[in-house]
Amino acid sequence: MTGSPERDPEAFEGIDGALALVRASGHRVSTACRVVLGALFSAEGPVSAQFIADGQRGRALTVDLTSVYRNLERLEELGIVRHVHLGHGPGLYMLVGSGEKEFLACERCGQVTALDPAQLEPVRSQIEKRFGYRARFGHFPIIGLCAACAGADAAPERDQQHSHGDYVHAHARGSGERHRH
Amino acid sequence: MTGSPERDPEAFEGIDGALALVRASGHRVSTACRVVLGALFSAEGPVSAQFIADGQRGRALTVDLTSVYRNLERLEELGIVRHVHLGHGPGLYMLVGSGEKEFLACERCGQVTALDPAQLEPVRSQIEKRFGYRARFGHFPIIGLCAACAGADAAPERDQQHSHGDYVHAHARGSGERHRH
DNA sequence: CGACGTAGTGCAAGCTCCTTGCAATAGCAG
DNA sequence: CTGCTATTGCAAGGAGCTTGCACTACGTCG
Repeated sequence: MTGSPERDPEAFEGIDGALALVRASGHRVSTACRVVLGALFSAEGPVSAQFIADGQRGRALTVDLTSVYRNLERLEELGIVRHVHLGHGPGLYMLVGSGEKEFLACERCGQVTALDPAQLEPVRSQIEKRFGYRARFGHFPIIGLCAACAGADAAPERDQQHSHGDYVHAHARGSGERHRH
Repeated sequence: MTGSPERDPEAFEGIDGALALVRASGHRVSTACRVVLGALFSAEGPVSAQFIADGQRGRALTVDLTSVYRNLERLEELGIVRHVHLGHGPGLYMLVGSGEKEFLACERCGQVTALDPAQLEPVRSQIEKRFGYRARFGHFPIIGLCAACAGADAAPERDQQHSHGDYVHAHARGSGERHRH
């Protein structure tokens, strides 16, 4: 999954590659742009614009939220970045990196699982055959309970085991459960 | 689907039954409450709180948005009302009426299709078997393209045919596409 | 049937997520 | 290094929803 040999038009190698792509598209490489990409490259999963703007951990470099959004929008147009909407809460941004992804999200613990669209094709075709809808889970994921939360529906928490997704992580920074329902 | 014989605890008959249920729960039946329920009963599909507050077509009775939300919240606690989140845009409220429902929504035309959870069980169990997630589509629906929009992806619009859902309707009042994506 | 206590209302303000307007700044071409 | 202008940061605005608070009107009880 990491470093597949074929190169698609949008492919890029590391942060410098992404920056080169930005410049090649006729855009300037500003500090904000670098910070946004840096945050995305060092993130372990989807992150919110706010999280990027705040400047995580070490780096004191904070960028205005507005600029973060504007950069994310541009990077998305360039095919470098994409975002998902997990239930409530802010949109979460990530690098396109190794191609399209679709998502499963736990409405209880916030865990996000990224899947290759091909893995969801059986589900998609079943839906299409039965209901005529061509489902897409890349922007609005499948919402439900992860194995751990479904199992521990009444029981106390157990160590969660997961093995299907490309990456899985609980509580994407900047997400977390709201009081709404 | 309409008027199934078995009576579950939350069942109610028409608007008066719902009002009786409200009163029986120790709540007062206010004008706002009546207006909200009236709007939901006369709606042809999920509607936004704003739509209810504005007072549709004839009835000049407008209720403050705040009260609409408070009533919807209470009615939801009582099991009379439920809501879905279609992509972007406001939450859409509807009567629980004939039991639980799950939804498919078209991200292009805004069409919403309500399904009995049983109809989606094959899809759900396939997802659970493969990925360990117990999916729920009652609050966050399956998003995709309806048959009409998927077919007319490049072609001009055709008359849309649909037959699987309980109700299907384009553009739930108060929804509609935003500029965001 | 009329008074009274309080649930519920409307208004204003606030909060979150995000967008827009605009003057000042800083990429980068020349 | 100069200059053009894409980008930035700040302030303000907007959608969707919640909270605080004084006033209103349900519905009970005398």
